Amino acid sequence: MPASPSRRSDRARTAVLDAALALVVEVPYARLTMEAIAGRAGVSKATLYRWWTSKGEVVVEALAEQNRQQSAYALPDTGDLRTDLGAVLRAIVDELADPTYDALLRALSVETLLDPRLRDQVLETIFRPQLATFADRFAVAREAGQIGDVDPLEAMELFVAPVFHRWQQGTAPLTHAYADRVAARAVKALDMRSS
Amino acid sequence: MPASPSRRSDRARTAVLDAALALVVEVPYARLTMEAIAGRAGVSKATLYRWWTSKGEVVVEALAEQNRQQSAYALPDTGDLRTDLGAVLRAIVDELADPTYDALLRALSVETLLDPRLRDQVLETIFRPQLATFADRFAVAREAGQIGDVDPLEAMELFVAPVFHRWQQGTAPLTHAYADRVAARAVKALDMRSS
Amino acid sequence: MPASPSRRSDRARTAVLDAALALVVEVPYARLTMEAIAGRAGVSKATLYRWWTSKGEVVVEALAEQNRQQSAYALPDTGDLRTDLGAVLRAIVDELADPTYDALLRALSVETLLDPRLRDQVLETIFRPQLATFADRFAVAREAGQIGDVDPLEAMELFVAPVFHRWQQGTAPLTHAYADRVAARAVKALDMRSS
Amino acid sequence: MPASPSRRSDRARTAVLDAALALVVEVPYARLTMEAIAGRAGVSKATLYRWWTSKGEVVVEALAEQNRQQSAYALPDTGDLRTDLGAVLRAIVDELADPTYDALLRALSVETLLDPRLRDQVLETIFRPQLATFADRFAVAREAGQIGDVDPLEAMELFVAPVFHRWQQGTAPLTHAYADRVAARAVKALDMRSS
DNA sequence: TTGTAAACGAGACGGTACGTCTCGTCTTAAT
DNA sequence: ATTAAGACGAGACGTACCGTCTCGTTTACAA
Repeated sequence: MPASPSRRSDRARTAVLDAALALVVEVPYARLTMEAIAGRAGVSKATLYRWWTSKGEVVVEALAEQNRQQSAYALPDTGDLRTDLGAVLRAIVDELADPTYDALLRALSVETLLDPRLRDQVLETIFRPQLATFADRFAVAREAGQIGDVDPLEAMELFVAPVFHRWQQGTAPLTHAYADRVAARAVKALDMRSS
Repeated sequence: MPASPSRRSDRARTAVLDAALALVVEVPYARLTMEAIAGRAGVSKATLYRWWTSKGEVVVEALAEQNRQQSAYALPDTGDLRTDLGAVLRAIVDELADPTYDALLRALSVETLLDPRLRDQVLETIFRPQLATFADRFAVAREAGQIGDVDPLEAMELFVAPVFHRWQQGTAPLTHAYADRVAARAVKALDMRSS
Repeated sequence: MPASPSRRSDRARTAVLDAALALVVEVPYARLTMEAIAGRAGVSKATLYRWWTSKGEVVVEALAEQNRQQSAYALPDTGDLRTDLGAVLRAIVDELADPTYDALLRALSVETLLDPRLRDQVLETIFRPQLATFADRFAVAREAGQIGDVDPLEAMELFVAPVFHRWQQGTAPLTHAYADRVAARAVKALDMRSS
Repeated sequence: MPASPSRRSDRARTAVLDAALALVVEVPYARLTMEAIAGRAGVSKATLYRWWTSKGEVVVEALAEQNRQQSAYALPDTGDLRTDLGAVLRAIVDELADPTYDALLRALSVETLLDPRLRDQVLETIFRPQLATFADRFAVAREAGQIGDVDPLEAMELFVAPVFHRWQQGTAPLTHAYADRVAARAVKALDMRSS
């Protein structure tokens, strides 16, 4: 028996991730420091650096953890894809309007933009599970003859990209009406009758 | 009218903006510093801070300047919107594959995500001119009966957002074929026959 | 023209040296830190490290500076070498009994023991001036026929070494009587009638 | 009876003392760490701190141990004190020229300067045995009428202090000739004919 | 022979200080 | 009068050790 190889403290891990989530919301992301995370978590810097090499890593892991604890949600299914995805996009719009979620997502996006390693990690731990729920709903719609045969990733992008793009660029207000229009157009784009 | 209200040195300004562009490409953006910009530009830090308060400001102004110097380009017009926008998206895909452009755009996106002031500035100086060229092409397509009556901003987002989203998230390879599929679906979504 | 290559702040230099002297007395030398010196001096660590590379360097410079400001003192000259050097050794014994001087000299000795560079510096700035005053007094005694022809350095060592040795080793109490005995023996050792 | 309160591992003790001696020679004393001693000895830090509270303690004990194993040596006795002590001082000069002994003695001196507890320990375990051998030789010389009645400690200091002082201060080279001159002068200082 | 209790190695932990870096301001010397 | 050069106070960076504290695992005495 190799016996317990690691004595990593769960208390420290949890404290760090909690502190990171709290600080990302409180402090402009550019001013968030490892020092502050360690301080807030009541953890030594050595411990912090032993397990994470940058604030980005901490934040990504914290968000992944948070994501994992929210039980995987299924997309609504009223029978009409356009209605259902309109609802999903409205929910996303609402989330983006929440300053907390806004701050978290901006932090995540910055790290994702600058570090390919974190990009991959976010893909695996956060994006892929969400894609799976979209894929399920698309499969149903496909069998109902509402859409053609389409790559679920591309389909998902068709729906969500415009909303996130507008959020990120701030080109125009993000409203429920906009969410509905995006959903309507995307469904039309995926219609059977087409190339 | 020169109107030059200040005695600001154009030499210094140009040197700073050039240095910033060069460094954004050479150095991981997180490690780009005001110190390095000043050094590379042969400008004192005092001068640098007199006119810009952060590396983000410098970078945004540098990119805006560069953008301004590229004469406003019109979108191609072969008569078929899908073909034309497919070509545009392919061109964007090619640019995104260029490490230089990639680095510049990641830097711009980071600042845009974190600083609303810079977000607005990018909107005015970079985004809006590009939107105008799209709007022109959409107007022609509208008169040709190829698309319905649609907000040009929303239409543009429908085309470009999926491409930029995939670039930013790295969800899957960015190919010409993908650009074509996005263009095809977006055109279909804008088809006359619709809500 | 020296062209003054440095814009070194005298305020910072003085503050650091003062802080160092104060702390050497307050804090056990092993626990004296650059951090504390910087803090006490109201100086940034960067400034501290720009000009000194270790606490030893700071302390040695501080003591050299202090030494320089005390005007070079001449040894007493009553005509009798034994009496005069007895008085000097008594004065040294008194100084060594002063906790402040004791702490300073222990710090100096530690650095001197461990760093040849600092050893040389102490030699030049602190030891050599003191040797000169001894040498002058020895020259007078030589001409008065009280001692033979002797290397002033060796003569000085003969007087002071036993006292400092006993101070450092703590072998027995340091008293005025002991100082007198050492002076008496040393004078006898230097007597004319000799090898 | 609880009796045997400790099952202290002799292997660990020996390994630590050996490691300490090795490291004192290899590493500048200021950079010698408990961590390194534990590592070199193949001993856990807990074990190290269980039995010693500082590197100084380890080093002093290691040197005391080493000293104990060298059988107590008597001073030479040719009948002439000056010759004999000249030989002893020459031997000391030779030892001080040995980098290993130099490093060990500097370490010892530093601890002795800074920690009164260790100072006393060194006095008991290292200094006092050496003093005893000097005292024996002085007693013989006293009976032979070569010197007067003198405190052996003061006599010993008279001989060795100048040599150690010169070693510590680096004021001038330590040579056999210097050793002889010191011995000659000290013997003269202890001569019967005097106060 | 088997408990059992202390010592052991390994190494994570909360800390302190290290020595370096960047920031944004301020001073200086030389135009 | 403006500028480069760069020193400055502030404080975060990531590392090294500190001394303490679990952890299992020997080890050796006592039952």
